[in-house]
Amino acid sequence: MRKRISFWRRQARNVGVSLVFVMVATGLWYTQEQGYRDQLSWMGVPTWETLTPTSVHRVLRNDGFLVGWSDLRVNPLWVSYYLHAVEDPHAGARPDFQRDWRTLWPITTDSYFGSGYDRGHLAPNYAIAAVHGRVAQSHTFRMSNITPQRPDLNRRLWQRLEEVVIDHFVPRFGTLQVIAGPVFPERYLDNALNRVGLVEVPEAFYKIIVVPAEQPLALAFLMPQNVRGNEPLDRYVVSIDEIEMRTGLDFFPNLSEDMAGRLEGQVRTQGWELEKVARLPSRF
DNA sequence: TTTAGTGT
Repeated sequence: MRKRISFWRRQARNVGVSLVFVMVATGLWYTQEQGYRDQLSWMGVPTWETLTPTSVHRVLRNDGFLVGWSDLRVNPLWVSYYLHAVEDPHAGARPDFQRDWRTLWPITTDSYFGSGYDRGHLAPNYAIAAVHGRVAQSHTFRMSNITPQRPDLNRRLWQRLEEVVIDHFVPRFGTLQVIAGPVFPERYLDNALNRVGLVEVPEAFYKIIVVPAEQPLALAFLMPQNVRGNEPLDRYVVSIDEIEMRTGLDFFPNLSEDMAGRLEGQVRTQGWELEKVARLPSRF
């Protein structure tokens, strides 16, 4: 009898030791993961305003950028990255698109074949490559960073915006935080079957650009799928609040109430010299 | 220098 009691005590102690070990390991992992996330986002990673199936997501970490992945939409709901000025910006050759096994869903590199949609980058190839290097560049070609875009948007209007960000805004401000992602129709069921393979087709895309300073500046764009491509960029400027309403996401959650009101509630284009870049011609 | 599909 005595032996049995000591046996169970020993077991209990072993379980206790294991639990402590797991908790410490989890704590260390969590701390490290938070550190990575803080390096790739300003004022906290985007989160959901309310816990709904369409806004819930999990965070995938890449070299140079984070992805908020939705298993319901089978889409990145947001990507977050910093860009800073570099001496001699250049990018290597375009790598091949790659499957990302972390998505679980089988999205292959030819899932978009014959769909009429482009494999549109959210975290852009050129800017990420120029600022964060070759490995980060290859990660932008993971299918978890890709979403269906109409060719005239992807290759023209959206490309012009990406070009203005890296060629004009980054040199002017030094460092930028960028968040970009898709926008879907208000009612999930209206669009649930509108998919390229398994990937739901967005109706529009947003890009939020922040100068992370003591007195931060913010500029946000919302661009629909159906554009010609030569429209002036400033036609699509919106407030961050509007993007939050359309996406159900909460951007910069660590921002003070006061600062959030000023940064997100209104459109302020002063300081960006948009008029100089809004009508630059399309490269493609 | 910056976007891609195509059809294999």
